[in-house]
This record gives sequence, structure tokens and C-alpha cells, in this order.
Amino acid sequence: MSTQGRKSIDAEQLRIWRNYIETAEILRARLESRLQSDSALSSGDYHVLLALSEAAGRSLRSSELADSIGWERSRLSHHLGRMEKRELIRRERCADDSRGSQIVLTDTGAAAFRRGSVPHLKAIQDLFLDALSREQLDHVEQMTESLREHLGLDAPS
Amino acid sequence: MSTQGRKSIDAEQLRIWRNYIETAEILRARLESRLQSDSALSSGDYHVLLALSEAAGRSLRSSELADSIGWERSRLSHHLGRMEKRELIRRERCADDSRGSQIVLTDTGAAAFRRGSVPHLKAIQDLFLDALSREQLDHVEQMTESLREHLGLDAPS
DNA sequence: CTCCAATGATTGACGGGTCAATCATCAGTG
DNA sequence: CACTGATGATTGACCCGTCAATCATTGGAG
Repeated sequence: MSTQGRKSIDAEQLRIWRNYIETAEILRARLESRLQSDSALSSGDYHVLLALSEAAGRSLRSSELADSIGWERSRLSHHLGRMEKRELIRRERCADDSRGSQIVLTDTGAAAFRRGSVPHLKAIQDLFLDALSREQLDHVEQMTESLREHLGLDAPS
Repeated sequence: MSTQGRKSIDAEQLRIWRNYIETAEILRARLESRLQSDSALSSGDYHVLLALSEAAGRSLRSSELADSIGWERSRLSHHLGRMEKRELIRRERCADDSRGSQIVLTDTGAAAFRRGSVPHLKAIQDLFLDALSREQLDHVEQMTESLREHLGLDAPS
């Protein structure tokens, strides 16, 4: 019964929020750590390799890649620089537009992705899916959907 | 009905997982961005300032601070270095143990925290709480609890 | 009193991310 | 053809986080 009125969030809601966001963060970190020890890949590496693996000719334009994984160009460019040093990908000049950059998955990169993929899915199973009942999973889906809508995500194509 | 059997996660579960973790990440980023524009603080700064604000004498030993916000020492040390440059906190030698470092909230820091606090709580309300019904919030709490238990969090005191 | 292992904290190197600035090339206009 | 604005991508500066190495001090054990 404070004098502040509706200005302040109640303690329980705040606790729920903090637990929610902290748990998600810990999950992310654990997944990252498993991926790292299983395959020496970061989750960033994984996203890039996944997109390239699924692409026709194991190759994408830099901007297509950025769109497909939802990254800013500059972030991708920095990351590709690091991945190129490790020979996971290669950059080639683009045939039709010499401003463009064609990103190609190397054999090394493909192999690393193959090694990482199954353990990564298993980690998602172990750390997340196994913790929740089917009903809880439905609730997660529902509340995620509400959040995404509220935040204006799920861009209409 | 693949030949892989139980090895592989079904596509829907994977979608739920990806939406869950991606949404949490986007929420985190939006909160961070609001805090930044409202008060020129990062969420790291906020945690540190919050802990110091609540501490007796606006001051804590470095290791106490680390425990209280759950950070690694080295992370805290780096962060305090940056905060000290901005005069949000001050480091003093510890009276009883000269290995120790006493972290003190400056007036500048206290003022910054005061400025940031209310808008930050409002952002949590706007971006998270307002998106969910009371029932959904209960579901969030429940599933977070299941996850935390599964992950072995919530250390028994 | 002298070691020396344990403790509190910092440092450096490096991967990662954002933002603003830059660079090269392309494509349309006069 | 010469400009010029838009586009694709990279760069540099800076914040943030982890890990391993380091440094100073403390507090026994001998």
C-alpha cells in the first residue's frame, strides 16, 4: 500500500521477470559451452555454418547470409573474418557484382558443422526439452508467441 | 517416420526452442537499449549500482559484490575499471585486509542509478509484463522453475 | 622467523558485438 | 561519357566477457 500507486512493479512480477531472463541466459551459456567442447564452434559459427550448409552450392552472398540468420552486416563481416582465418569459410569475389562477396563453405567448415550438429541437438534435448512436459512446452510456445506479437516480431513477409 | 529413431528432435520442438531463446535474447537487447538511452547505463552498470545502493554504507568488498550479483571476479574487475573511469564508483584499499578492494558508490553513481531505475522498471513492464496475462505469467514462473531445477540452479543456501 | 600455499584481485590476450565512417562499385541521369 | 546517389561490404574504435597468468598479501607449519 505504497503512495506510489501504479508506478511500481510488484515484487513477485519482478522476481518472475528476473528468473525468466536469467534462466534463458544460463541456458544459452550452457548450450554454448557444450557446443564449444563438442566441436570447437561458437553459436555464431554454428549459425553461419548451418545457413551455408543448407544453401545451394554451399555458398551465399554475404548479404543473403546476413538476412538468413538475421545479423547486421558489420557483425557478420567481423565474424567471417575470424572464420576465414580458421578456414571454415572462404570469401570469393562475386561474378555478377564485384561489390558483392560470395561466402563459400570449405570442406573443413562442412566437417566441423557435421561434427557439431548432432551433439548440439542433443544438448537442446538434454538441457531444455527434457526439463519440460508436453503441456509446459505448449505454454512456452504460447507465451513466446504473445511476447513476439507484443514486440512486433514475426515480420509479415 | 525416419530411420533415425529417437536420435533426432522433432521440427516443432526445435521451432519452440528457437523462438524461446531468440525472443529472450531480443527482450534482453531491447531492455538494454532502453536503459542505455534513458540513463547511459549498461545492464552491467545497473547490476553493480543496484548492489552498491542496497549495501550498508554504499560500499562492498569486491568479492562480496561479485557474489551478490553472480559474476566472475575477472569480469567484475574489468567492469569496475570502466566504471571507475566514468566515476560511478571508486576503489579504496581495504582496512583489514590489504589484498582486498573496497568498492564505493560515488555520488555520481548514486545519481545515475536513481535516474535509471524507474525507467528501467517501466521498460520491464512495457516490454514483458504488459505482453502477458496473469495466467501466462504463472506459466512462465512454473516453467522457469522446472528449468532451473533441471539445470541444478537455485542453490540451497 | 621463514617459507609457502591459499586468497583477493588485477591484467592481457582474444573472441564477440555495436555504431559510425569509409571504400568500391553500380546504375541512372543529363 | 561524367556525375552522383544508392548499395554491398569492410574497417576502426570501443564496450563487454572468458580464460589463463600474474601479483600482492596473508596466515599457518615447521
